[in-house]
Amino acid sequence: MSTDAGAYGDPETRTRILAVTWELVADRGSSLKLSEVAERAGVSRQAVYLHFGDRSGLLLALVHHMDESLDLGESLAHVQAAPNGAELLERAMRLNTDFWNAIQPVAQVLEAAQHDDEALGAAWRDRMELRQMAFGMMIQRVADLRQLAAEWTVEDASALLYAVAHFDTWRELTGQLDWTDDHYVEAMTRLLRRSLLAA
Amino acid sequence: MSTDAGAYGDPETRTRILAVTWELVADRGSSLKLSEVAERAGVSRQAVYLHFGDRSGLLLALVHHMDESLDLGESLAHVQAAPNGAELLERAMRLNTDFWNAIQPVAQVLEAAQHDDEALGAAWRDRMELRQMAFGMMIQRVADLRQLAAEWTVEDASALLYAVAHFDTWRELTGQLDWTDDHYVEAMTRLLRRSLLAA
DNA sequence: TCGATGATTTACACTGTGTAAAGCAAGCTA
DNA sequence: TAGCTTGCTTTACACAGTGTAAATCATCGA
Repeated sequence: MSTDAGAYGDPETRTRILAVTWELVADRGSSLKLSEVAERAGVSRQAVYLHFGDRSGLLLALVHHMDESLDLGESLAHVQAAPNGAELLERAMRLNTDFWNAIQPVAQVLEAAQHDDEALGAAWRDRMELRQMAFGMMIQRVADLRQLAAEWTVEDASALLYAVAHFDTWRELTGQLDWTDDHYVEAMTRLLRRSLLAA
Repeated sequence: MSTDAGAYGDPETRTRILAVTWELVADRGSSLKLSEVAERAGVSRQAVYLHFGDRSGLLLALVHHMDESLDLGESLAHVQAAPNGAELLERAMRLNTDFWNAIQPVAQVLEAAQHDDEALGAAWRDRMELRQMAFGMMIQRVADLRQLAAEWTVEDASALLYAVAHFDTWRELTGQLDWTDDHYVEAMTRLLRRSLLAA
């Protein structure tokens, strides 16, 4: 960590640096060099340091930047508005695959840096806790609809849903095994529906 | 990559370096320094380079070293010998949690390095393919027992089982949410049993 | 015209990786 | 016992990438 976000400099320059960083993270991964960022953004390397303090400050700002452009509220509401458990689970998995698709490169870098960089680790865990809460609310909704199978507590079902929808699982299926988004949604929904919902 | 494994030097020294590397990976993660490895092993930094070529050669050797000490054949046979699908899934999840427990620190480092380091990435993917095959054989066994639910193909069920049993999911549940191994085995087994097995 | 701001240029310190070369101790072999 | 090989040490250095510092410059508003 270092300078507080947004404190210094021309907002446009700042945004431009972040945009370039996003691009570079997307294809170079965590091995991006600050000199490269600066070059592609058309500023000096030192400008980057002035804006973001250090490497991890830059990545951190990128995470915040993405948060804003994502705006999950609406999508979550749509999931919660599902008329029944099965539909809710399907919408949840659809949102999940869209989410991971959107942030994939950053997720990769953050998962990797999580244990080496305290600030980045905290930022990542923070967002994951939001995810947990979101999935918790979904399961609560299923329970309210009286469709959660008797075998499950809300806590266990929430945690499991959260964990099973996590990045690795999604990446192995869609990235490594070449499943399409639809295939992912369909299979995951089937898995969860049979398990979590009352017959 | 660099020198071929096992080509150079005193095997005892080699083993000692690997043992120390394992320790360091376990508590420093991927931020281990070769100088630290050398110091703790009681050899010069250059000895490490002579034995393993470079950083990624050392990590690679560590992976091979662990393979030997793990010997999964017997455990896999025990899973396959389960009398029915439910028991098989439980044994699979038990083995899974034991496996991740055993290699957790290395898994962390390799998952992180996977996309930055070609050699390490290949080594990791190689092992993950073995996992895939193992889970594939398990599902095939369930199918042979006529206990795979009609909704599932062997391929889809295998892939999903593999993906759902992956590292992230396990780590989130046991590491972040503080589930015990037993809790993990129980909940995952319940999830999979209800989904994959015929009623 | 003054002064603040945003950024540039240049320079340098530091860390960690990787390479190169000379030397040294022990053991085998002729 | 001389000579060679092997395994390692010591020293030295090149290089990349991060991070810091200071002087300078251009622009813009008061």
